Amino acid sequence: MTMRRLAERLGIQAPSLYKHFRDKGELEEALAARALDELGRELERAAGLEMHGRIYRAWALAHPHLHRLMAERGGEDAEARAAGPILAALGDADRARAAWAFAHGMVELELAGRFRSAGEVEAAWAAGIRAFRSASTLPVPPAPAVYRSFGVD
Amino acid sequence: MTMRRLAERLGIQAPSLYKHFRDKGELEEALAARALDELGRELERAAGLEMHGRIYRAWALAHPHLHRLMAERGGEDAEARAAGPILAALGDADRARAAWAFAHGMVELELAGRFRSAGEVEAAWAAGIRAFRSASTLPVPPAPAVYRSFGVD
DNA sequence: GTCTATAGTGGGATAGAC
DNA sequence: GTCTATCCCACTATAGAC
Repeated sequence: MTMRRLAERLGIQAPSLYKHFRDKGELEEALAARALDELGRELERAAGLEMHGRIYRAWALAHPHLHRLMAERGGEDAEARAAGPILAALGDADRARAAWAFAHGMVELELAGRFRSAGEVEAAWAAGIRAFRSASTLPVPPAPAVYRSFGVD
Repeated sequence: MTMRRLAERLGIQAPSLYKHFRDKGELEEALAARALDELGRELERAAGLEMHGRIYRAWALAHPHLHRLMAERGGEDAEARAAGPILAALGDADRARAAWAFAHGMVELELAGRFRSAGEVEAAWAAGIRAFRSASTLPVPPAPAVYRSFGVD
């Protein structure tokens, strides 16, 4: 994103932007805050880790520049709002931050073309979601026998 | 990383780089391949998800530019090597890719200063590692009661 | 609040001599 | 394989008129 291109899309000249923002950094911060807010609103509209993952991915792929901005410039207030739904779904701040990192990484890698197919992307999302959903606070995972005794796996 | 700065650090002039690489992209690819190879070698020296996480983070924080390059330019061959140890530890390609995304995201967010303290970073790493370690292939997680009946939780 | 014009910077890439 | 010299472009930011 450059000041010229942004101005062009707004139908004004680039220098006019500097009447509204001191410099590019200030403008980026404002954009990031709005983006976080918008994403937070989207996330609030659905429940469940799977849905949050799908919403996050769809929103980020639709706004790749904002996705990156959101990560590197963040107002703490807007961030808290966006993080709310995920925190509620995971119930643990550390796990929520880990899940955020996972989602952020997934999108960046997909945007960089690091997956061979859409199927591969979706399988990785599913595997990650499964991991965070089933993560317990156990220091050691239960032995496979535990699951088998309940007729699953 | 700019051609000028790289040349300066090598003690030569920028145009000389173009005798070795056609353009900046080709140079970046070569750097990314070397980086992936080096990281892969580091990872091979230890076993276990926790250790891999620690090694990945330490290496990436020591080479932030290479870390980003590695993600956006990747030779598939070098990537396969670096991914080997993690795949071996997780036993599943999709989960390994998800774990890669998690690690990548964690480092990017830490580099962007998105964590308030080192403790917060480490707690998120631990939560993520825990999640990927304990992830089962169950489509639906067992109810909490399952765990409680075994005296854990 | 918008414009035109422009200063100043940094960076990718090439030409051609040695 | 290295150098000097240079071109060309994209970008941020400011000055000053309307």
